[in-house]
Amino acid sequence: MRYKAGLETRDRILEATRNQISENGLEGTTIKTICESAGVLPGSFYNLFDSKEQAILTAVRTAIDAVDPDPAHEGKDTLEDLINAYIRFVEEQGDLARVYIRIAVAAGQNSPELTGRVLRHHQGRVKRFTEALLREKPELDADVAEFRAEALVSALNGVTLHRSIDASFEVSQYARLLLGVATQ
Amino acid sequence: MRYKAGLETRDRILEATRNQISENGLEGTTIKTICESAGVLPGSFYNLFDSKEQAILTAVRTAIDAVDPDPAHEGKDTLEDLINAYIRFVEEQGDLARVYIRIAVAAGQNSPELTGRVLRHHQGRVKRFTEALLREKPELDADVAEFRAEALVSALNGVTLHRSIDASFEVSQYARLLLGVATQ
DNA sequence: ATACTATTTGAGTGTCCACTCTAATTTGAG
DNA sequence: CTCAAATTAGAGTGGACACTCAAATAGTAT
Repeated sequence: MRYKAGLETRDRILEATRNQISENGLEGTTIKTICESAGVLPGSFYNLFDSKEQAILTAVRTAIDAVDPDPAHEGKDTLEDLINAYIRFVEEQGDLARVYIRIAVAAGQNSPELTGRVLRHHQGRVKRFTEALLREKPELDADVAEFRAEALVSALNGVTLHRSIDASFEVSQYARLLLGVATQ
Repeated sequence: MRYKAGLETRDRILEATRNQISENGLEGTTIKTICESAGVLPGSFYNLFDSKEQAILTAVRTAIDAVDPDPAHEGKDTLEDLINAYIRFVEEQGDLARVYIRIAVAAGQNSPELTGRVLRHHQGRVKRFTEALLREKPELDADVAEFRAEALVSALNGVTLHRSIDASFEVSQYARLLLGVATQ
């Protein structure tokens, strides 16, 4: 893959893959529908990707990374900033949030590769929440802070999970209430 | 279906279906694997069930109902009772809890029937949590109590979700911390 | 312009899926 | 014991799936 055309096609396929997953779920996403959505034939798909799984893994990396707020602020953001970034992500990119939850659940048993990726990302988020919490409440034990951050991140995932079932669920109010889990 | 043999086969198929879902997920569950696990051939399966979906729906009802504590206590349990019942369920029936989360996520887009069932069950749980909370804190506005109960139930699902990815996750500590969401 | 690759085409392959059908066997009511 | 109905056996069907391949086309360095 060295020509511009190939790179563009690759991007279109990845975008189509993300759309398909968020519209039809992992199991409803087939090479055929991806290719149709990308305006490409299977031969092109397999010229650019080794397998369906590889394409999905690549496409999903975007979704997972998008859960994070701007990494430029790392080390400076408050808990409130992090929560707000999370809310904004879930509300503005509802479909990607759904992909994230779906992948997380499916990963649990299907793919060690995906499980690892999801868990590593989860730990990164917990770390960031922990540090923000410690900045706000320096008197906390590091262990306690991490424990609370972990509870908060998991609880937020629960809210997102519910929103992926019931689109009318108002994430922001619940997320802000959950903030109290960490700050007491 | 009027003979004893048929009823026994039916039970074996439902148990096999539950096992398959919790081991391989919804998408990894096929008629073939269900039948092998139940020691039955496809002909028998389709003599007792109209479709794969019907069998799954029936099998899953058990998983969903098992999330609830003893209905006999309804109207008397405290929030703590409800949380404890939840923890016990997740820890003792980890595979069924996983089925519940998997179904909830998959339901979001695949099956309106399943979505409806999951949401109805969710509302029932929220109601029960709300009433327990109001019994403990009668001064709360009914709306506020329901709001907090909803946040708590969603947060608990998030903890269960995480446990379905990482089996070493200690549900009980986190669940108890989350109790504070409702009681402040 | 040439020549060499990257890319795209699109028909084709084998496999696995949910589900069906007919015939054989088992059950239990009368 | 009889016999109709319930159950089981197990090969079979059509369709959808991920993936392949040889040939045609398009891109670019020289």
